[in-house]
Amino acid sequence: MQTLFSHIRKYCQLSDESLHRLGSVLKPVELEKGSLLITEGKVCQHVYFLERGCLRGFYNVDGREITYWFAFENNFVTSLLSFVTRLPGMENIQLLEDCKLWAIAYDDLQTLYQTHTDINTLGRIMNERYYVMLEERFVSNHFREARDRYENLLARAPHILQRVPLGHVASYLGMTQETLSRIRAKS
Amino acid sequence: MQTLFSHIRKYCQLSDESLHRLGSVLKPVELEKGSLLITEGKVCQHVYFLERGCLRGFYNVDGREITYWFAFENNFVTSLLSFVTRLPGMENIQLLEDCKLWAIAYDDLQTLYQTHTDINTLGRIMNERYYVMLEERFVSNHFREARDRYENLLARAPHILQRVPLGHVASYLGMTQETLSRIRAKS
DNA sequence: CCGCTCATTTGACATAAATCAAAAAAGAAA
DNA sequence: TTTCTTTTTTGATTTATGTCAAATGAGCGG
Repeated sequence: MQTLFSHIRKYCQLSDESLHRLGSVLKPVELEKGSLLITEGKVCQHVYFLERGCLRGFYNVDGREITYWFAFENNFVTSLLSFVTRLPGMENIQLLEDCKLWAIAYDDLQTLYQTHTDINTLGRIMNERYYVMLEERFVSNHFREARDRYENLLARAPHILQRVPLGHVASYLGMTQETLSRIRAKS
Repeated sequence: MQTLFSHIRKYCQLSDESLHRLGSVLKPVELEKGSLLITEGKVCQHVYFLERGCLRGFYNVDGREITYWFAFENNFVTSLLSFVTRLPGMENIQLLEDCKLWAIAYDDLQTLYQTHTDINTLGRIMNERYYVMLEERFVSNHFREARDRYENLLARAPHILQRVPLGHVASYLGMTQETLSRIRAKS
């Protein structure tokens, strides 16, 4: 839990009281590689903090899995769309390694938002950051050529290539596994 | 300004005091079709509320303009990435029609966030909504075939096709203008 | 070390969509 | 209306990437 607290501290200052309250509603979660943390068709009830491990978010579009997101240590994870709208989501989140997480339930978080201004601010800042990250991804996806998208990834997030099977990376980059393999061969 | 206030009311309840303070820092902006509201390379200093007109956000990627966003009446508009990070952005926002907007400056907004809890909450909720919209766009962009992306747009946001030149729509859908034209011909 | 499974690479071929170029249509201005 | 500009469509051709299929390689348990 200290990992989480020191991660939060990077973005904004919470009072001891707020940290304590936050700590009291967090539940530890340990799951093993391959299991699904969040599945489509359900209303997402938690935000998770990923302390150890990595995972991917994917959609089923057009009959195939589209990986569109990876998370590693020290990231908040949720199906934000479903969590925010309280509607069933289309998103799945799957563990790519054994993971250690902390969970906070929707209702608990809303209560904290109302009772602790600094936690409300934390929520806003985290949302801003997540928007920014998604937008960066969105833009780099518009590189015309597959090779450019790969090289952009290599420059911006090489750690993904070191920890994630290439099939998922290819999907993430919007190309087939074969295309990614050929691009890498010619580098 | 009443248009803005009643838009806000849809998402959360602000106190009269908060609305009044907000009103006192809003500046009216009127610009004509074609002008640039936000240009790349600068730190974005405002969030705008679009009361009348429409506009597009675009990046220069790979030597060409990529339109990745449209806004119409009753939307907040900014280069969120730059606004949030305080770094020069890559984004341009251009008016597609003559527009009437209201502007709020970064410093004013931060002050309001600190002094008025309900405005902080409004900020968080707006961020959540913007994340969700971007994610929906992101996912629909992953439809494999150009025709599927077009039909998804037709189903979800047909008003875009009625107000925006097809060249921009094609870019938005990740295809050339010629391809979009051919798809439409065969519908 | 062997055999199993899963991940990755390689090859041959098909095709959706890009490119280049020009015509047609639609709007705006005179 | 006529002219000028911008937007949209159509045609011919090229190309990057997808598809299908098979081979190779890596990791793991027995």
